[in-house]
Amino acid sequence: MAERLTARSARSQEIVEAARTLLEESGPAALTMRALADHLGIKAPSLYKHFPDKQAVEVELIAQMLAESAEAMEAAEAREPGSLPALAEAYRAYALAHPHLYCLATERPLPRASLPAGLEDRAAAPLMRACGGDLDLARATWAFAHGMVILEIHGRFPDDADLDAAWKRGTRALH
Amino acid sequence: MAERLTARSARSQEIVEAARTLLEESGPAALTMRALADHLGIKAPSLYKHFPDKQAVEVELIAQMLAESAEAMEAAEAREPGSLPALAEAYRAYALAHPHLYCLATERPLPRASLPAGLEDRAAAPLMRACGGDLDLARATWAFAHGMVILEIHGRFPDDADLDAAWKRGTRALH
DNA sequence: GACGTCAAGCTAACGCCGTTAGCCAGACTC
DNA sequence: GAGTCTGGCTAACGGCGTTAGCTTGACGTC
Repeated sequence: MAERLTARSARSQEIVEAARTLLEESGPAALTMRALADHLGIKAPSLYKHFPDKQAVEVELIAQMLAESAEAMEAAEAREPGSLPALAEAYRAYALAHPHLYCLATERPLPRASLPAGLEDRAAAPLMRACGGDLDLARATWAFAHGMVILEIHGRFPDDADLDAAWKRGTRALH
Repeated sequence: MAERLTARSARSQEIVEAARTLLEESGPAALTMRALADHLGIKAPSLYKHFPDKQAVEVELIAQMLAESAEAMEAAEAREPGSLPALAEAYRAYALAHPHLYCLATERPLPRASLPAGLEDRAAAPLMRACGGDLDLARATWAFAHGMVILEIHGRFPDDADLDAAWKRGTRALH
């Protein structure tokens, strides 16, 4: 409904790039409007010439994460069509490579209205296909994968837990 | 290591109670030291006579959540020994009844050093038993359950998704 | 070439936030 | 009674997101 139809300006893209660096390298607490402006050599209020608020910058990051993880899943699908373990491995690898971004995009309601149309569906499609269109299985599998990733990112498993084995056990059960 | 060995004072317990009300009724953004103090008829700095910082209050809430969900799981186990679906239902019901508390306790690293000894293990034990001691299966199942709950809390599933069916499908697969 | 417009920077400030320093009143102890 | 401890208080600091309002320079048009 409210999603942008035009690309952002070059400056806006620079801002999003800087925001991403800040987030990925230093975590969510470091992503402040002042730090972001600093990184760009401007003052915080100037950011509001490009984005209405901080959330709008975050939405861009969320969209990036969704698009990139969709790409990762599509690549895995192309490599091993129909393989759930391949998808699971791709999902896990992408999330663990970008933990702060993954959390940002995942630990709050999706700002669906501000996202490019079809992006959410695209991200979900490969898993959907691997589950042969079984919606319930696809959702259960997504929940498993998300749970594994997010619990690992937050260090909730015991230090000595064999997470490879847990992933295998889960994907095998959900084949 | 650093966990408390003595019970908190009566006043401290009142503070934690108020914090819980604030969190559960109004969400994490509403849980500020000033609002908490207001609720108790005192000023924010006075809270620091009872807790070293905000995190210490939150740790108490996390401990409550862990203890209560452990109780819920133990009750489910007593009702239907060895039943994974019964445990899953209890887990889901508790989490959805206290979504803000569940997120607070779950979406960050566990402050293990500040938690009562054995609490984490106690919360995990019923699932462990239902999985017949298969650690990998227990972890995969926990990830599935956590993923389902947290995705539901954050409204990540489509509005028309049949989550009961997805839970059934998942618990069946992971029996 | 002067003029108006507009994009994109700036400073100052507001009202939040967690937190600290330092003061004070009352209760409890010897 | 004197001293200590408990649990309040006010004032303040630095950081946050954000707003208002000013300025400067580039561009397009007469």
